Amino acid sequence: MQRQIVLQTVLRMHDHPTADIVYASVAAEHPSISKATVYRNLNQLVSQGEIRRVSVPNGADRYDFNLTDHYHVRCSQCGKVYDVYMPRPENLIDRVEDASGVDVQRYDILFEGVCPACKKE
Amino acid sequence: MQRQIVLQTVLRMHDHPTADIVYASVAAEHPSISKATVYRNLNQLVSQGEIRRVSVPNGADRYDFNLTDHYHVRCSQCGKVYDVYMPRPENLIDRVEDASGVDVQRYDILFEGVCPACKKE
DNA sequence: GTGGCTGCAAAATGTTTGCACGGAT
DNA sequence: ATCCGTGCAAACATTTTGCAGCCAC
Repeated sequence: MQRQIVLQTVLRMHDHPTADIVYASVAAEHPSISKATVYRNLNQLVSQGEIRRVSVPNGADRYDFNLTDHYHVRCSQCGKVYDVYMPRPENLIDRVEDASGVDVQRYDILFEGVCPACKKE
Repeated sequence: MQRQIVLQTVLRMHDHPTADIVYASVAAEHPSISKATVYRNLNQLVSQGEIRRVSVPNGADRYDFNLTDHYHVRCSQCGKVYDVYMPRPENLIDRVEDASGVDVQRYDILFEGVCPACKKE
């Protein structure tokens, strides 16, 4: 089953790869796999909660093996996505529910800035 | 200049329209305008800070006439995007900078849940 | 005539889908 | 025989781009 191959590949890649990058990595060892299969399996793995999807504006979705509670920052220069480990802002969901009347199920924050590597240049 | 037409249209639409919807509205009065022009002008207006772009996962970008500080919630049932007026979480940027080493320039939060209208059903 | 804005069509990007096949039950 | 997962190519959705024409200076 290709799903396990895709899953193991994502679990090994710790740099928020896009579907395309996952595909390239999978294809390196299993050249006959098709990109559609990678997409289909990534979608399934996300639905089953085995991996996480990270959407970034103006770019392909990224996939994250790391299911623990964390946020993401994208470097506006190099495009890399880094993890941010930080406690959840307090009462955030409650405040949004009070302000909007919406029953909030989830939320995502994407930070954007210049990463240390790019600052040096 | 078509830019003014696009701008005025966005300023009148208070429901976070997509480029396509803006185009439809513009085209209703100016049938000869092309979709590329709408896209080009939306991009320019965003760069100049006259309107705001709201990216949503799995969907076309939306445009917001409202430049004041606020967040967005998308209803997971009907897809509508609502405004959330709420003070910024305190020290959020500082905490992210401390945790990640990235110089944070901006961030966006997209909440997702069930809106009052959809809750009734 | 130079530069900027436009329409149009084509390209580019990222992702999903229809379909036929092939293996396991 | 049936069902599910797959490869392939085509379709799809959104956005950008190349190019020729036009208008204003």
